[in-house]
Order: sequence, then structure tokens, then C-alpha cells
Amino acid sequence: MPLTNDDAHRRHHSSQFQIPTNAGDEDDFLPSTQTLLSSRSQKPLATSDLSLHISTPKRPRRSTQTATGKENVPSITYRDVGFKRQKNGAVALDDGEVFGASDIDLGCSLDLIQPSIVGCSYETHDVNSGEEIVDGDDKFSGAIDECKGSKGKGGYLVNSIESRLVNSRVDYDIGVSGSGDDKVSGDDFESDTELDLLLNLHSELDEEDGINREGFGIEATDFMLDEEGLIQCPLCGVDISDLSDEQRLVHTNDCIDKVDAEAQNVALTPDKKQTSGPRQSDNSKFSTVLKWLHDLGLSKYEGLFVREEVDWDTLQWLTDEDLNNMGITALGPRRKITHALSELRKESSLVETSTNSRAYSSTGQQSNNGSDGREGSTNGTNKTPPNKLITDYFPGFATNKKNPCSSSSVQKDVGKKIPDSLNKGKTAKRNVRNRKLGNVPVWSCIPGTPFRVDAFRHLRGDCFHWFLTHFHMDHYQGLTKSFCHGMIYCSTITAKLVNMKIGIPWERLQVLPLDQKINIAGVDVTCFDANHCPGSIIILFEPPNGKAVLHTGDFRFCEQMGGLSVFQTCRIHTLVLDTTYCDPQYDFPKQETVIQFVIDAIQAEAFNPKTLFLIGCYTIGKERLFLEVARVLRKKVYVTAAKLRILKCLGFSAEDMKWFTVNERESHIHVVPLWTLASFKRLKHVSTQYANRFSLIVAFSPTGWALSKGKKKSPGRRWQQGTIIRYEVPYSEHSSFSELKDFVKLVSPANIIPSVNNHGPDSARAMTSLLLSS
DNA sequence: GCGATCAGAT
DNA sequence: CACATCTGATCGC
Repeated sequence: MPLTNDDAHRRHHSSQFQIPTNAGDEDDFLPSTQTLLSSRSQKPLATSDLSLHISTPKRPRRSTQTATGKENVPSITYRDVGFKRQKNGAVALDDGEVFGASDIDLGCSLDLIQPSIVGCSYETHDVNSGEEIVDGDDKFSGAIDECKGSKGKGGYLVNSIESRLVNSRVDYDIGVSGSGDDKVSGDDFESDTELDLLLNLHSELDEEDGINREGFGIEATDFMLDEEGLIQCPLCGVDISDLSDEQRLVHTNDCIDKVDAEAQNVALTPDKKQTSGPRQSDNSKFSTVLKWLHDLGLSKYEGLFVREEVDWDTLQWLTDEDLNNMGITALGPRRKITHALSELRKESSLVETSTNSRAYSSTGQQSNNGSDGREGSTNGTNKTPPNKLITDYFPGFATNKKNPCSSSSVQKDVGKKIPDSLNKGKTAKRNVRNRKLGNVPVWSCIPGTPFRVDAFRHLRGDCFHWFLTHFHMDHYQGLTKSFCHGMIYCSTITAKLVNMKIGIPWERLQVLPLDQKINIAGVDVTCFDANHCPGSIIILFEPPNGKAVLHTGDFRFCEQMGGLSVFQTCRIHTLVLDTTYCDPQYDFPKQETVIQFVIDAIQAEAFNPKTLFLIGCYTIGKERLFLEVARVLRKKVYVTAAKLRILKCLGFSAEDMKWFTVNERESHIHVVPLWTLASFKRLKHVSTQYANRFSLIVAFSPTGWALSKGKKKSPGRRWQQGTIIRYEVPYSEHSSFSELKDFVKLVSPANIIPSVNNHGPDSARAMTSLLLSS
């Protein structure tokens, strides 16, 4: 049942948004054709720019079958939003689940905001808008202030670009080139726009690539060169200089398989140990600890140490706080232990890399913790040699690019399919990421420290210090409220979200300040804003061994970051790098450029008052995009109450917050989850629901993948089906290829560990063109 | 019945 | 591809 005018009238209306009246009759309105756009746009430039060719989406739309054979039809349902229909027909948010995952599914909010459409009374809306959305968490206010304080220092929030957007000449670098072979409307472009750069990128890189191949022997760069220039197997260290490239791969792959098999054999137990009892299965690894305790005359704490699964490695890094947390509340015993521990550390610092063989490494092969093996290749060479290839920083990269299931055959044409005999789909991918070190991926271990980063999928008793770089599912996955493995370190914003959404008690959360060195377990730790999503951090670890490790988490390199003095003053030994877009094909524009594009596109279409604009976002992420749209256009954007609650955690100023409204009548720009925009099917559903109020939907999908492979040089895409237009805009919260390049150049690490190893076979080559010295 | 985990989806 | 997420099934408590 469509919303009637009467219904609309009875809802309270806001004057905030003035609908332009100069548009043609709504009946006139044709589903945005290129001509129409051009002729009506306030900015001819923008409209011509928008004239991307309309292509058929590649993915066939089909309903998917669940495992049970049930039709999995995406739909907007009450259940999706986690609210309840009340007796009177009104709908209320289900408070008990306000922050349940589904509750944040803003895309499903249409039922909520348009209850009459689905047969509810208007009280519903009142229920909604009158919903108590005040957090009531005063205890956080200090923390939030702290966040705000960081604004001026170059945090996520600092990149307010409003003034630049308003004043600067519009750079239509994106969404302007049509299919890629169209000529860009000449007058409107300067010759040296980013677009040109984009267009030239591929050829340039190809050339570069060629040079590399000839000059340096690109195929060999996947392997480690030792100091004498011999090529070593990244796994066993054997000299393989004399082998052909293929033979080298074969050799390496065999090694991987061996290591993997070993890791499988020994590592299966820890994960399964719930069933067999945590203690007995690997009691031996605690025996040294227990003996040590006994020698100190503290046998009575044996139980605690076993319960917390403190093995010898973990022991070395326990702090007084840890001991207290474990339940050793008496000061005397804690003193005794910490003193004994400091003695231990002194000893072990003499033998620098000497972490004892890891718990699950029964084979003698160093199977864990990132501090070993890998470092051997670059050990001692803090100075970066000139013309070092990027893959020189990826010891064992050959192992990563290889499909783990392709065993030991050399294959460049292996394609995407993984042999059925082994893993399939995502499982296989995970194995790619996690291979090499048994269970714990290399990138989550910080060499020289007892720390893990974003490794909650691999919780173990051998670690007490868990860092979380930001609050995205793929980084906190595995973290549940029953977490009992020590302390979690993260930013204020992340801590707040972790506490709220997962229910981790504050006692387990340690907030890390920004731009300020602190000491944790004998390691200096400094955090910087990662410019990824709110609360995201880059972490610098300076362990006693002098080999600084910089872990970027997910990050987008930006000017402010380049200005940080640490990167110049501190020698970074190991860089754990977000390599999501470490491929020349990903060279998207600056965020502000994309934001400007979105703003202009909205303006171009806004002559039609019956246009609904949708902007995609994540639970956390892409805020800057819709906030800037709101600020520049001076229009509020609609968010659901649940989303607003999240936004309130992110440290935005009161001034910024006023651009958000939970009253959808106040805005024709709605913020929705990205996946709502993923398919036209869903968009059509939205369109149907809004049939009375809107005749056109313009959706923006902000994603770095907008520039991916199949899409070639088209820098942003416009799709249209009937009265629905969807733009894929290259708004990325990860570093582009060239930004990665700049960052690596700036940091000049001796060693790089990629945190994303999901590149196909070809990208190895692409990576090699990442020359440091260029 | 609930939470944790995983497989399979967009 | 998969940025990050959702959904359903399964298992253990």
C-alpha cells in the first residue's frame, strides 16, 4: 500500500530541505538519459561527465539457493532491522538488539521509515523518531573528547575538505571518460588532470615493467637474495641460484607443503583442545613454567598459570598488570615474579632473536612468530639498498602468490579454480593468508614483541597482548565477549565499539593514545591515525631489540601522514603493510575528488524533486563521504537511529552531527549499507517502496574496486536500469598503488610483510614494478 | 535456547 | 577479485 499524500501530510515535515521547483513536471521526467542530464544540469560539465556508457551488469541476477535449497531472496523485512511491530501496529526498535548486526542494516530501514507502506500506522514513525537515541554512556564522554582533541593533529576527522571542495575548481577526474575510449569533453579538462595520469598509468607501468624484466631479472625477484647475491629458498634457505625459475618454484612449493604438513600435524591440537581439555594435550609446554614457578617458591600459582595457558614465551612478557589480571593480587608474589622476569629478559636480550621454539613447533623448524626465519634474509641491513625491488621485501612472496592447493606444480595459468581435492572457496583463501606459520599469520605477529595484531581468529594462550587496529569485521573476527586471553589494545573509538557491540568489558580494554609513545611490556608503542575508518590506527612498535616494526593495519596514506616526523626519524625495520590495492591497476583519485564528483552528480540530478539519493557505507567507514556531501550541499542526510548511535561513537563534532537526521522526511539523501546498493534487485525493492515519493533513484557505491580489472580504465561507472542509476565511485579507504609506493619510499623499511596476500598470479609482476627508488 | 563458529552468499 | 558484511546451519553448553 503506497504512502498517500495524506499520510505524508500527517507526518511532521521539516523545512530543512527545500525541494527545487524549477524542474519539469514529474510526468515529463524521463529516467535520466544522458541528454536530459546534459540539458538540465546546472553544470554542463558535470552532466557531460556523467555520460558514461551504460553497460549491462556483468553478474547475472539470479536468486541464490541456500544450502537447504531455500530461495534466498534479498528483501526488506521487519526482521532485518531488528525492530518489533507493536500491538497498535506501530513499530519500535528492538532495544534488546539495537546493536545487533542486523539492526545496523540501514538498507532495510525503509520499512521503518515508511511504515505505512507496509501497513503500519503513523505512530510508527513517531515511535521511531521519538526513539531514545541518546547513548546515555556518559562514561565515554571523556574518551570522545579525547578523540575530538586528536582532530587537529591529522586524524581521520581532520580531513575536512569542505573549503577546498567549495573553492577549488572541480576536477572531474572520475566518472568522466565514458567507456574509456571516448574523448573527454575537451574544454572542461586540463591536460594534466589525474584522469590523464590514470589513462597513462598502464602504459607507463608496462614500460617500467619491461625495464624491470630486462634490468633485474624479474622472475627471480620472488626469491630472497642473500648478502652474497645467492638466491635462497625462502623457506629452507637452501641456495637455489642454479635452478631455473620453474625449478625454484617447484622447490619452494615443496618446502611449503612440507612446512604445512608439519604445521598441520602439530597445530591441530590447540584449536581442538576444548574437547580434550586444554591442559593435558600440551602440558609439556607449561612444564618449564611450572618448574620456574616452583623454583621461585610460588607453586601455589601454578593453577593460574595453567589456566591462562602461560607458556615459556608468554611468561617472558608478562607485566605486573598481567599478573594482577590473572588473579595474583598480592603484591609480594607479583614483585617476586616481575623481578625474576626482568632477569630473564636481560638474559634473553643478549641472544636477540632467541624466542624459544614455539609451542607447536615440534619439528625444529621455526614455525612461528614472525620474528624468525623471515628476518634472516635482511638481517642487519637496516640501510635500504638502492633500486630494491618491492618483491625483495616479500621474502617468500612466491609462496603467497601460489595457490596453496596447487601443490608443487608450477602454474601461471592456474586460474581461479582450486582443485576440488583440497579446499574450496574462502577456506582456501584463508589458508593462503595463514599459511607459513602454522596457524598464526605472519602479518599479525610483531617480531621482537609478544604482541599480536588483529589476530583474534587465532586466539591462543601464548599471547597476552592483543592489538586491534580498527573495528571492521575481518579484523576483529573471532573476538567474543568471552575473550580471556589478556588485554586488548586499541583506539578510543574502537574500544568503545568493541565494548558496545561485542560486550568486551572495559577491564580488558586498554585505550591507546594517538601520537604518543607509551610502553607496553617493555615495548614502546606509538599509534597514529590510519585514515581508514574512524578509530583506525597505525601502530609503531619499538621493541628492545631495536628493530622497529610498523604495522599499518588498514590505512590510506595521505599528506598529513607523510608529515609525521617518526617516519623520517625512526628507522623502521619491518613494515607490515596493507597491500589491498598493491597493484598498478588500482590508482584511484583522492577522496576529495570523488566526493566532489558525488556532490556534482547530486546537484546535476537534483532538479528533479522526486529523486532519491542513496549513499553506501559500512557499519564504520565512508562517513567522510556523506558528511562532506551534507556539509557542502547544506542538506541533512538521513541515517537510521541505529546508525546515528554509531556515528555518535565516532567523535564527530556537534556541528558535524547536526547534518544527520533520523527523520527521513527531512532528507532525500539517505545513507544505506553498501550491500543494499550491490544489486539492482534490492534497489528495485527500494524503488517500489518509494514509488509515490520518488521517481528516480541515484545510488552511489563508494568502493576502491570501482577501478578493478575488468573495468579497465573507466574511472567510475554508471549503471542504469529503468529509473535506477547506480554509480560505482572509486572512493577508497585503502591506499592506492601509488600511495603505497610513496609510503614505502618514505618509510624505507628493511623488510615488508604484506597483510593481504590475495593477489592473483599476475600481480606478482605488478608488485615488482613497485620500485623504491623511482 | 543461546552463543560461537563456519560455509556460503553479495 | 572481494572493500566488509549478512545469513543460515551446526555444534556445544
